[in-house]
Amino acid sequence: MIDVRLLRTDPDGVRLALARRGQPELLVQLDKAAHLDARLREITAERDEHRRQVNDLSKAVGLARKAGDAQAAEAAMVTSRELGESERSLAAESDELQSALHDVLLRITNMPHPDAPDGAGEQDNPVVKGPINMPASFPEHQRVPHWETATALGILDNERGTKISGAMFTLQRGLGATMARALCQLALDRNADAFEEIRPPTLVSTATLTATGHLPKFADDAFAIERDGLWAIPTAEVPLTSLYAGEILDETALPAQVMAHTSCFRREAGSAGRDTRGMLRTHEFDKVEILAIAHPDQAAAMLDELVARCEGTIAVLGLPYRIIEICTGDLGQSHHRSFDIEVYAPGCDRWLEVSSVSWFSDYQARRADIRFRRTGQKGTEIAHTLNGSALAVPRVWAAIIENYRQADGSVVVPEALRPYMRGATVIPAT
RNA sequence: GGAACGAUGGCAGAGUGGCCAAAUGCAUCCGCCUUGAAAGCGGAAGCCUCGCAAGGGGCCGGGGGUUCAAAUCCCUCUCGUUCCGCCA
Repeated sequence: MIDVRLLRTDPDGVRLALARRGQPELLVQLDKAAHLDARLREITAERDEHRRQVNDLSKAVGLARKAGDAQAAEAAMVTSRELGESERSLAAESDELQSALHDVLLRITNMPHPDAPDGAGEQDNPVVKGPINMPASFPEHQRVPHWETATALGILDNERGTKISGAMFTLQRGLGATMARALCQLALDRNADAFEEIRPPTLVSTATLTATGHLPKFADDAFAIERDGLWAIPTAEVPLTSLYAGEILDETALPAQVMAHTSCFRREAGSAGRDTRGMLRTHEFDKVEILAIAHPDQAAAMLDELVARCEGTIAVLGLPYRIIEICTGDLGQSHHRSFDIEVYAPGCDRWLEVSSVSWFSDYQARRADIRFRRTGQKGTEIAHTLNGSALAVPRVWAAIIENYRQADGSVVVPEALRPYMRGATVIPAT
């Protein structure tokens, strides 16, 4: 959520920042929020004044009773009762305004970082680094899509995955399954120096899914377990962000750095029929997420660190990659600034988004109510959150199959994964 | 799933209708004392919100109700503990 107080004190600044996203509807909502807020404050002040009078009168009743003045007590009670009526109706109005304002605010996007590049959409995202590890040309035997190679090698069995769960569910087997797990193990090990490993729940409450910004707007994208009021997480960002929800952290505890390997579940409601082959878009996949809850002053440097860490893992796997920055028109709802790492897959002849690293400023932390206290100072401030995919299995897995394919159809296991592959150095052609 | 009991400040723990933002202890911070520290003594200190300020309002797990007045009474939900049941 954006800060209502900022909307109050610097409406033009907020307006200008949000305008960069190029969504006129946003500005309409912003005006709506400003109006609701102004009205809310009026009503609340009035209600508080009524309450003050009721409080005073109630005290007077008690004192009069004690003094044995039944008449004065009765008189105060009568006045107070009348005031109580109007107080109740003001309170009802105030509650309504409050929830209306909250609903509007929950749907207003975060403000882009001043340095985020302007742009209308995906096509305007600038490449900020790379391509790296990109050969001048790819031999013919690498121009085979991973689903063909992997199915032939017996390490991908989507026919059976689909039989079990339906379209867009995949099934890896043998060395394919081992490699999926090896990728996660690699990512965890590479970040264990600075990130505490967490094994969070993957089914979460509505409040938890709201904190990251996935609800209420994107309910259709999440799997819901309606009977129990739970949601399947689309990313470990969701439970990890809420790890300290509702808590006030000591400044010295920041940055809090955590990571988790979890399954991620996505309905992909808007993309039915797209990327249905292979591993490019699936309802369930494994991912290692790294996340930081940071002091605002630490956030910019933390963003760089997260990008470097995510990049490092892709680099050590020897894959061709580049880094793009997300422009204002393509920035997700909660995002303040984002970078994507893309890997080139020669078989599909596509750049695949394999990692997204983002800074959310205080947007998520305000929803989750994660605060910190400066040492020796009174009061609290909202923390900042940042996170990145240290490794998302399917597309990296796919890119390895395509980039490491040999002329005989086998796939060489990247050096970095071998310690986790029970000695396998190659996935042999049968 | 059934039953009982519970949820109060950083922690522990009083408080059963008004004088309660809330005793007390521990922890914290600031003084004094001390070469320094401990002990001792004195003092400070919750969070949110409106306001330039003075000051006001709210918060005792969440929500609702009774009352002039609710931490305190009633309803409800959530969570916790214990016992039973089930179970990897």
